Amino acid sequence: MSITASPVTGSTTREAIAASARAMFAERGYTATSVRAIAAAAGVDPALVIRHFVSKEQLFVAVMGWTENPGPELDGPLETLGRTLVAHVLDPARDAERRAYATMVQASDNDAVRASLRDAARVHFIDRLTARLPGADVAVRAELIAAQLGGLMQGWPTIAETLADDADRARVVDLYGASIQALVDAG
Amino acid sequence: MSITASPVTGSTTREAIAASARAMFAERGYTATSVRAIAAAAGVDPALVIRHFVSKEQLFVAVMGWTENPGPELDGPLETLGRTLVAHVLDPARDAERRAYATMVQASDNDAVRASLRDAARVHFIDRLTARLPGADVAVRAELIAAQLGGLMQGWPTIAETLADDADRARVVDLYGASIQALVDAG
DNA sequence: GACGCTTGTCAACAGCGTTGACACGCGTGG
DNA sequence: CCACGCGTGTCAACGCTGTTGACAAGCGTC
Repeated sequence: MSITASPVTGSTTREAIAASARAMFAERGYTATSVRAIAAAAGVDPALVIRHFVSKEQLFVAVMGWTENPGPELDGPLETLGRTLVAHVLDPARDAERRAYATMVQASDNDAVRASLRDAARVHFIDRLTARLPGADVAVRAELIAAQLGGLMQGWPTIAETLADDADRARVVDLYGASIQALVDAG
Repeated sequence: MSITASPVTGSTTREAIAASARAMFAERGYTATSVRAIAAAAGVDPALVIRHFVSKEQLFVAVMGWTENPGPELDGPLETLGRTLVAHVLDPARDAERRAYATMVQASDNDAVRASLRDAARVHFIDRLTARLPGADVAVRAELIAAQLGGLMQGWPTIAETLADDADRARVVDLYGASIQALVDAG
């Protein structure tokens, strides 16, 4: 009997490397995480990391890239879409995803990372939202909504500092949600 | 006779270093710009760069940090503030500043850079906007508006790609301006 | 004239991402 | 059965990075 039914492709060590990489990138960011540190955490030679994934940057996009499930929040009723999206993004359970996004934006210093980030945003969010929006200029409006949500994810740690309690968080959902809703309804 | 009447503090070489650094950081980003390259462009020893500014990261914040003038756009009439802010941010003449902001956000991988960015945003924008907003929750609303503008600056290069002409750009100013205006009026 | 301070030079450090040459184990074709 | 090739892993080294310490030169001050 085989201990691990290996997935489509992938040795155990490859997954070990991916796991340490994911953890360290998320915690310390791209530049502060060294290939050697990832290798050490996975109990592996640094060269092996490069052999499996081709470069540090490709390892990063492979490991941080948009794992997200279909994202049902895009399918809610149009009249409350703004609010729904903001609530989704600020959901405390989604802390890790927000941090991953911020990490990717920061690493978008790097061309390959930036391209991957943009593609993922398009495929998983902007294109689908474009299809749902009513009225005119749907592509532009979808892009603008994405920019607003990006700004919120990026700025959230700072914003959260100025909030006193959960009521304030709810207030943010109302305010920002209404603002985005203006773009949903603008067609 | 002295060729250069030196400002408050600063040798000529220090300014030469700052100038090359500013240019190279703006063009290639933080990580892709090496201290040695800055030194070479300024015709100077790499060690001298570190001697003048204490580290690469301090050189970066010294040189990229918010040079902006008072910013009269914050003093316009409240009823059209959203539109004014967006038009200001998207002004083609402000291309360099937008890129500088994006570069700083990307470099905010680095703790010192992130702190400097946040402080600058507070002092130059958020605090002043807070003072101008009417109604309730002014601090939070100012922070949210800052997040929206940040998202716009960050996403603009991508958004611009999907625009056909200047009329589309004007449409963006209308749409995004109205969305921000919703936050201005939400008090 | 000796002191100290700034300004600049040079070689070296440890760490980085990445590469090339080499060793092992294992399934397959001659 | 054995040789081959291939995936996996190891090791030392490359050129680059930011930063440091020891040292020299110029210059105003006591």
